[in-house]
Amino acid sequence: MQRLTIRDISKIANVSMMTVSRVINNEKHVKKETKENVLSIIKQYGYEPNYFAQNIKTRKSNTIGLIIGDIENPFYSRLAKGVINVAETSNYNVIVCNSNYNPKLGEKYLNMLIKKGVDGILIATIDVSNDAINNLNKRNITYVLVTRKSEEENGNYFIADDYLGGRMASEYLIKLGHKKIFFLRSADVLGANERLRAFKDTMKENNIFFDDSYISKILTNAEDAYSATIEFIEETRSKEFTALIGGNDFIAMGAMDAIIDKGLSIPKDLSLIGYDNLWVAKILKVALTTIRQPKMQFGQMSTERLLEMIKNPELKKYPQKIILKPELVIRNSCKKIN
Amino acid sequence: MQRLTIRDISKIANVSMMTVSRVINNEKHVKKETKENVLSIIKQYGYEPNYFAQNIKTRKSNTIGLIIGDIENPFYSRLAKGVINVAETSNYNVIVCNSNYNPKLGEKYLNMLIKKGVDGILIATIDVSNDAINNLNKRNITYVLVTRKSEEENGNYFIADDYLGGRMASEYLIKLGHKKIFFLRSADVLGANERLRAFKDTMKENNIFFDDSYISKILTNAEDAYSATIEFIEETRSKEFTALIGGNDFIAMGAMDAIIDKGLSIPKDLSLIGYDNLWVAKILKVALTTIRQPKMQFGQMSTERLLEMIKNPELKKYPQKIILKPELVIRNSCKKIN
DNA sequence: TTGAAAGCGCTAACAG
DNA sequence: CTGTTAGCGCTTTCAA
Repeated sequence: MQRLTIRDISKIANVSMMTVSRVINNEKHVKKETKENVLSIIKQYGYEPNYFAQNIKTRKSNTIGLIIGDIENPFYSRLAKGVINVAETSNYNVIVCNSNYNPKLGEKYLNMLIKKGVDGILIATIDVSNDAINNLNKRNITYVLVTRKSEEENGNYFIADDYLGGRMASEYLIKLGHKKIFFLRSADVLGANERLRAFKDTMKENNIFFDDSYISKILTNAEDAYSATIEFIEETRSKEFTALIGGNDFIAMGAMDAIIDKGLSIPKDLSLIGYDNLWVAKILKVALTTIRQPKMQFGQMSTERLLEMIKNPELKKYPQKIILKPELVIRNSCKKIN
Repeated sequence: MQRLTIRDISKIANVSMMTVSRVINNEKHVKKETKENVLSIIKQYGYEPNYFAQNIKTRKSNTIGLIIGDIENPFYSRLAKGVINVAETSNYNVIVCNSNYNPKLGEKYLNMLIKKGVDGILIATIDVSNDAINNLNKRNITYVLVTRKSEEENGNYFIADDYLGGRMASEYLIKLGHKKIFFLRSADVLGANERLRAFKDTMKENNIFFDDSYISKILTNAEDAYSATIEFIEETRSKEFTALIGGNDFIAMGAMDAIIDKGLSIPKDLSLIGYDNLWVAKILKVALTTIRQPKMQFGQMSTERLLEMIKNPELKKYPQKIILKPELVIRNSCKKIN
């Protein structure tokens, strides 16, 4: 019960292997009847060309790899959707790798992808070291970074302007009259630090006093943020502060739950702003004002670029370093004071 | 600047190709020093074996395909996470395909996966016809269905008992004293009809009157459900009914927003129950009572089964048809009446 | 422990 | 339009 080969089909059809090959690859220069006959035999016998033998020379897999932190995080799942959809229109498939925020796993996946001979790799997590990325350059492997930068001169990346986003959030609150603003720090991607830096700069520029006590410790997830906010309220600091900035929407979600559970109300007692604009932001207990990140675009643009580079390796000489703009999305979680 | 081949390495190392091959594949019967020498040369020259040439005989890709409806839907992203994680522990990669609820795309993906020679396929959407699945059997392609059934005698599938889940939801409301219950019908997977059937049966068994006017038209998504519920309220039917069943959590989310936007309150004016227990259910404006589906388990168990079948094709003779149990998750969206 | 030879299934290149 | 020949890069087989 051996699998059929092109040789078997050629014998059955009484033509050469080449003719069958031409039919398979839909090349011209095959007489119509010959083609039809071969096709019918292929169908009848359920012959399927050996993908590996086909590609032994070209090394083309028509597959790309995507490394993300967690497919269940709406940020990544939206980005992944953009990747998968664009890839599909070019008849590419996507191997999705979940680092689970674990650098060891991130690099294991990177190596798996390289071994599998994918045509290109999209890296959307920091769980792949800069060394590993340098190595990609040395080995001339096509890749694009999304949501993170590289120090490599000739690396391509797509990031958002997190500093600007951080300013937008801070300025918005200040414009609403807030002066005592607490920053719930996220352990996010690189962007996290930029958002914090923007907060500090904006406060300074507006001559509003702040110090380290205005900034939380690093919060990993919504649960973390929940407990931190509970503490914040129990220490009666909520009477002192009028607004909270969440380093990302998950942090803000945790904070929101804590605030409400403690019997306070948003935005009456406390204003709250997030970052990312996950789709859930608008269905929370209080529709969350937040900073939009172009998640779908991240996926689409980086994939388009990757596919271009695969098609034309010359493009590697002209790396694109794209910085997308964030956007303030005003909902109901912040109020004007005084 | 041609890529290095095993032949190049063998020349550099002054050994035969076979020795290099043995080293690559970590076989024994290679002298320690020889092995180390070859390994160092491989590293130095950055040689990577041609994946396609390696597998031309075995046809083993160590890759599986997963076809889902929409990676952005938390139901599927949790399932996908289970798949990806289990696959990883067996050093398998996962090609994730998004049918976007489009049967044409679903079948296109199926064909792409077959062409790529993946070792197995997981189908978690109805956007792949039964014919296409029959064909999989004929061609002896390893696959497992998740979240959907097949008519095939020897097909493997993992589904949940949606009829039971439907009963759980209905009985819970009835136990709380509700008699006028409106069913918001989802256009979901096959399960949708089972949930509705269970609703009808439960009503009948409890001698509670109902007719078709107790059942909405088919609702595709949260927006759909939102408008339907707005209409429902504007027709003042909300005064007549005391509870709503959402065919899934998205439907319930749309309904919840509509109810609140119309100035009514949950569960005071109207009780609401969902289905799926997406992670967002607990952070909605009112924490949603719902029926839990074992999403992660779906992904994990089906992948484990698929990998077993790949390892041991004999198992195809003993198809597993597994039905997982749903679970009632009580939160704050339903109240006792009378 | 190592190597030579003979393919794996397919396609490029060159006839005809 | 069709076929022959000679590999692609690697592994299996057998021999040393």
